[in-house]
Amino acid sequence: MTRPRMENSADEIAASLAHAIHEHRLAPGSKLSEDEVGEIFGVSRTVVRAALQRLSHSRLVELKRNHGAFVAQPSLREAREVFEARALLEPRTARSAAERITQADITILERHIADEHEALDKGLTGRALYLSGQFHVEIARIADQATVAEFITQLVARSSLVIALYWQRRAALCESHAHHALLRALAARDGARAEDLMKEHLVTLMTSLDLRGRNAVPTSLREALRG
Amino acid sequence: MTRPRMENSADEIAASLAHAIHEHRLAPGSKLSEDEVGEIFGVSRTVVRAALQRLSHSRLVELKRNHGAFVAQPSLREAREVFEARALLEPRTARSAAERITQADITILERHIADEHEALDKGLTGRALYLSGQFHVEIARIADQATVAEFITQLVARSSLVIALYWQRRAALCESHAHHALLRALAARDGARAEDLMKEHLVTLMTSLDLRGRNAVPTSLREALRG
DNA sequence: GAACACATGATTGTATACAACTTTGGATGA
DNA sequence: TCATCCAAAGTTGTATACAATCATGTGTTC
Repeated sequence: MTRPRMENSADEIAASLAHAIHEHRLAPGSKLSEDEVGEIFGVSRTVVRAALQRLSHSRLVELKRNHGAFVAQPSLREAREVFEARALLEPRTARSAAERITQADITILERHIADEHEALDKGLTGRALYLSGQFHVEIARIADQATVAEFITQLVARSSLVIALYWQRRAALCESHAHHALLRALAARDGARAEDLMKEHLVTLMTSLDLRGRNAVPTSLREALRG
Repeated sequence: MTRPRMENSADEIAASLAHAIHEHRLAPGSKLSEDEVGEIFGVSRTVVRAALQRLSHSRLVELKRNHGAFVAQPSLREAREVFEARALLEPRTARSAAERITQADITILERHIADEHEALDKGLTGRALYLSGQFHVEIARIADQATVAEFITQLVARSSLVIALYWQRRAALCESHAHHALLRALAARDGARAEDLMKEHLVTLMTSLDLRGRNAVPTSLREALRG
């Protein structure tokens, strides 16, 4: 590898992997070999391990002792919990965002929605999914609550894994409508409405998943025969 | 070092450090030298680094590049945010806990309160503070929401740092009363009341801090003269 | 005496070497 | 044929060595 001496700290590698997971380029259950990742990024296992540990703490990666790192496969229960946690955090955060939003923020959110549409038109569903998540993160940022924003960032990324495992066809359409409506409420500084819309949006998202029972396709063959 | 071959993985070291921070045996700003920590636990820097990175992700430790790890010193803003995040998560979690609590859980919580009193009587304020935090974590556990419980665990630990920095004398008394009242509501399976009490309790906690302005004592002398 | 430059020491950042563990495949025996 | 055991390969866990970086103190210069 003769990359032009990139600043490849553990953070950047973690971010790169997280992005790939978020965009569904890395499927749940995928093995992340330390050697392999290290070779790709041109660093030693030391740095890769740091990155993987970080991702493990965000629950995007599962570390199995003496077995290595794998892209996480949230259980049904965890899937539900992730959305329940979002339901606790995001509606009130949307309300706060409505009270603080600036014109610049509105422009950014409009841009997000436009990019999302564009990605969908081009068939880049992974990218569209990522942007759709970033819309939520952006709202948390606007609310100016860094601590909560961090939690939401993590939950959104985990939601991407949940979607990869428990997505139930169709939808994806209502998505952008919901985001549009949210943006309108935010732009109008209507906190109460933004809160309600966010609550509703999350419920819609959750019901578009199939979190009832046994029908997720396990990506790891071996794992499949153990459960 | 000739310790009896402890199983000192990074997790245990991280937990040990976190516990010390939580009990105020390690003050905010304390330097955590890799060599020193490694010698204490009888492991190499490799393992210590992993532990410190984990704590850094939980915001209990701040990693300054090329300068090392320090026990975190939450800013005023972060201090407020931590309690605001708790206000979003804990009241509803307490309500859930009330709906699911079992007799065994009640016994555990009673025990917690008793231990807390005992620690206070013995003047072990650090331990009392830790137990007081664990009371909240225990409620999250009872609510059976592992994901939210994790967030609350982290926030409670960070609250301990906030208290170390911004504590405003007195109080500590109302604490246990609030916990008593909460326990009664939980035991009575009165979710609405548990939610209200938790909300009130968090507000009380927050107002017992001084989160208005410049009067926290920086523990690192050098840091003090830089701000 | 003050300011700057540089050498020195200490600490972290990264790579590599080796140890420990798990899996896999084949050889052995019943 | 089947089960068991053992050896080999591959991967992770940990320790150590070396490079890079920053802080400190000294010496030179003005």
